[in-house]
Amino acid sequence: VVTYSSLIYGLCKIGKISEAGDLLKEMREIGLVPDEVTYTTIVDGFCREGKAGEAFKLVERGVVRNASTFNALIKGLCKAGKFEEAKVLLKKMGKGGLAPNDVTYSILIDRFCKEARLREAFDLRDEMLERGIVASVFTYGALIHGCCKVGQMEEADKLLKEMLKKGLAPNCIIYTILISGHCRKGNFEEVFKLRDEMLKRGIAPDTVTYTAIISGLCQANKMVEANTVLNEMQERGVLPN
RNA sequence: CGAGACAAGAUCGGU
Repeated sequence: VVTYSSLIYGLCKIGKISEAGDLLKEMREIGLVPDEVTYTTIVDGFCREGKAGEAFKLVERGVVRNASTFNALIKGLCKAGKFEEAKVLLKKMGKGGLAPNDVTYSILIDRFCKEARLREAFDLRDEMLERGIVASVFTYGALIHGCCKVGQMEEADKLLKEMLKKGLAPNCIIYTILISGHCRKGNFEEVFKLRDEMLKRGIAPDTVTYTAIISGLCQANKMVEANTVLNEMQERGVLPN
């Protein structure tokens, strides 16, 4: 089952869903029983192609499922712009014995943030906490990114402090989001402060982080500084692209 | 007991 699921995953990733479906048939024919992971892979494959309807059909056929299956569906609905339906599905999950988890909320929060519906995103965050679901690095990443996108850097910085206070370790991605946000505001003092802070915590900036800094400096006509950062990046063995 | 699925970042390009 793991072998076939892996193959199905590979096909879905390159958009060959119908061939993935053939493999699903084939595995059944040789007596293998597809499990939750197998079906979630296909559900997500449909959703990636914008075929949330097909994904729903599969799930409604009563195949085995778990929270991840619904998470993939919720993501598919959001991608199709069906945010209200996604919220309805979230409510159904709660009742159907399959509890939403941190991934469920992280997906929704991320999609609402990307729609600039921050209010609803934060409401979802409150809701998840009320239900005793712990916000993960992904949840914070989505929220911080949302704040940065609308230029609310104070709120974004507050979220970083909040995660530190909770003992949740920020990673390279969290810092990159914040750095990119401050770059867009031209606040390079804060940008370098964050870079120092991440180094102090033993988090290595990667190509994406450095590209954010260099791109920001270039847009602000700070070419000398940009060059310095390029050198720093190369000295640290991070490859430019 | 482990192996396969769903969630967050820069730039550029396509529509």
